[in-house]
Amino acid sequence: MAKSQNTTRIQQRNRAIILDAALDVFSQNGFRGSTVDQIAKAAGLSKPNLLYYYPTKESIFKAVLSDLLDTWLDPLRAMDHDGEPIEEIQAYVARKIEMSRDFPRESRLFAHEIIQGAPRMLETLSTELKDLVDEKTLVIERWMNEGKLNRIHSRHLIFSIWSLTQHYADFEVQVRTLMGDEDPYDAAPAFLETLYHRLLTPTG
Amino acid sequence: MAKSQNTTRIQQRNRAIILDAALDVFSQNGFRGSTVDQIAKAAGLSKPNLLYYYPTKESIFKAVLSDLLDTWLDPLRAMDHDGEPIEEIQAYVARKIEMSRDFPRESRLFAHEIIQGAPRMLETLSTELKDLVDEKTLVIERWMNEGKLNRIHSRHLIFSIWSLTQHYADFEVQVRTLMGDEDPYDAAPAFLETLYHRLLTPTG
DNA sequence: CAGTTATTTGACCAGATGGTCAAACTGACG
DNA sequence: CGTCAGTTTGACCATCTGGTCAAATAACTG
Repeated sequence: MAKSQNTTRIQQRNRAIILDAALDVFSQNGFRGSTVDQIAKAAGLSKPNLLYYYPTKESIFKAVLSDLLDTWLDPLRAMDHDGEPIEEIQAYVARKIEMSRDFPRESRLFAHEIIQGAPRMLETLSTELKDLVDEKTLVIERWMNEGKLNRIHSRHLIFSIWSLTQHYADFEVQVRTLMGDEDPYDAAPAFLETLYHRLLTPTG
Repeated sequence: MAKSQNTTRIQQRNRAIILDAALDVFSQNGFRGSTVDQIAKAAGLSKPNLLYYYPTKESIFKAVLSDLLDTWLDPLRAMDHDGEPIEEIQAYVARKIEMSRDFPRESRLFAHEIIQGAPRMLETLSTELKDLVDEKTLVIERWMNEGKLNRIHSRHLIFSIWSLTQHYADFEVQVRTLMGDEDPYDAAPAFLETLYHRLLTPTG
């Protein structure tokens, strides 16, 4: 009996299709700029059918967002407090630039949301993200105290990593327009490596 | 006779009020997320009155955009090819972070537009902005050839300045949430100065 | 196959939104 | 004060949009 399982096979398939279509649409147009019809069309479903799976536009958006958040924060979580400081940070930067290249939609969705004041994410920012950043900030500061890293403002360091990497996804049109044929992702990793090498290496 | 001047006093006043109100609204909600009513209310005018000055929502948006562009590009234009390279770039960075602090609405408006693929700005990006960036790129590369700057990818350098500075305006909510009481703009200028000092100083 | 549950859809609705228009009002100028 | 260009507005319209609903269809179970 289908009743016993709370999600059926069809449900699972369609929810996945919907979330992917919604990510497409929302990341391009933002929440208000997107319509339920657009998402339905992108998912290959009728509007009422879409609303059968997610009762409101808002609920689709929230589902996409919470679906993404873990993936998005994974690179920072993976920064190992037992590792070699500069290597750990460089690895984090490298993972972040890969994510911008491979998941630009995700990056843009967050960008949209935060630019507008994060009306649907403030809660998450001030709890989950803040806790994570606080934790990693302490790690970085310990590394600095141990003389393994040049002493700089740890939070601004984290912001710098976010901004430098996500810029390539969020402002992709601009970057590509100004770089012509050259693929931004060809040189970006090396550029960032140089930058953080010079910024983080302790002065002898 | 009023007819001889193509813009009257009232027109000048109201157009200015409208553009400011529109900047407020558009920078918060993006183009599609903003309504003509919102702008009219913010400007203290009735909707038909607003549309008397700018016949469509699109025309208001374009007016705001072109009004802003020059101001926005001024700091880069001011980079003097005859100056001391590191000083010139540091001065550019300093001006940019000041602009993020003092004109966050402008920064967010551009961010909105570009994230969405710059549908109303591509033309400008690929002409006016590209020309300016091409020109300044050449200057930077000359400086590198002269040994005055560490050799790095000049376009990525420019992108880094944009992303690092505009991040504080565009993602202000996030930055403030994660920094608590501390004002981001207290430490940001020094952080950026350190970063670019280390990045740009030629290796002895 | 029959019954039951899950899925899908066309038709529809109420409110929001961009934009129009004729009429009313204002202010500068002779 | 009268005139007339310039300004303002209430009422209105067509379209878009989020969401509903009853009815039809498909899928699964026994």
